[in-house]
Amino acid sequence: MKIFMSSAINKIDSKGRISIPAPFRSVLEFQGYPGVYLFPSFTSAAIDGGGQELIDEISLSVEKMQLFAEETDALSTALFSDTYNLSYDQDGRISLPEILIEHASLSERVVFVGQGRKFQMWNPKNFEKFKIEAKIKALENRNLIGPSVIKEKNKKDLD
Amino acid sequence: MKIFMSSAINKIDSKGRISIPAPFRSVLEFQGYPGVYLFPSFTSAAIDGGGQELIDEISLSVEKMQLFAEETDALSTALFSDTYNLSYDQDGRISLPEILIEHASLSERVVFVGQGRKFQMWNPKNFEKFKIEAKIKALENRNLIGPSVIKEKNKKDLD
DNA sequence: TTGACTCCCATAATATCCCATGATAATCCA
DNA sequence: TGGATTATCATGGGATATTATGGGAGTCAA
Repeated sequence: MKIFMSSAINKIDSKGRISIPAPFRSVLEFQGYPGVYLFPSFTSAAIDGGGQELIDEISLSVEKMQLFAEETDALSTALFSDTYNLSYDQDGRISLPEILIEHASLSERVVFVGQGRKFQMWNPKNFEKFKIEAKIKALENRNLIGPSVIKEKNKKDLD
Repeated sequence: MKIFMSSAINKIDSKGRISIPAPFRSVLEFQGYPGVYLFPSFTSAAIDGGGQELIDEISLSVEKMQLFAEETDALSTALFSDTYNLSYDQDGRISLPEILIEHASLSERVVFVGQGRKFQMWNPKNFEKFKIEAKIKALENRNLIGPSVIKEKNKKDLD
């Protein structure tokens, strides 16, 4: 099972192109084809991205909800209307739609952040804040969620 | 089940490469592939490392979570954004990402410390301090680890 | 024609491959 | 048993491949 991990900062060039980090491309290609799905994050000023598996998972969860037709339409619109399927060129570059750039307030430098099933693209400045918050939250909740790697301090806490 | 044990000190060479101790490599390869997963320790100035089994455990805990929730993004960022999947060359060497080197304040010499399911990489100077602390803690908590070990022994004695 | 986009190539930095060496540990054999 | 041979390992360094990125040339549509 290949997943998205690590971070990398790449640049948007004068033509509006940006390289998808090579490790991410290898995950995408492992999922079936040399392209990527991008859409605005629901909760952050970031772009969510993934491959075929992510889209399949989203579609499946919509189906499973067994909504009325109007509700399904509404949800699918919300999920898919701003979703872009971009195939990258032989150098691994895509050009981002303006609406996604705006949503994430991107300028020249973009940080790609691996998040397992998906990845995100952030303005580095905004991401720094989010990351600090994320680590604090993860530690606070380490007893409720998450694997044992972040639970090392449990024993100490009992003292 | 093979586990990481013992310690070894290796050097980062002029190209930034470092050998993973051979005994550790044999554990990693036993888990499926010639590579390693590294991430900053949540609690110490050290790098945590492990193989496929460790990352599978982490992935599993996140997979169960809702896809589009702030909490999920935060946790998966905390877990995956600084996690690196490094495959080592035929001589068993990797090159460490700068962010991990900084987190653990590594310079030329690095000590690899086996910790069962995972291992850690430390600046030897910092590890010495930590080790002294750890021994005190271990003595204080020996009643916590005692019973199950003794139980195991009893079982054997009954055979 | 003008811009937007694609394909292709150039380049510099970096990472990886491959082989060499020296040290240590393991093995073998008289 | 003791000494010689072999294996294994960490490490050094030259050669090669990969990667991110810049830019030229061609394509298409308005």
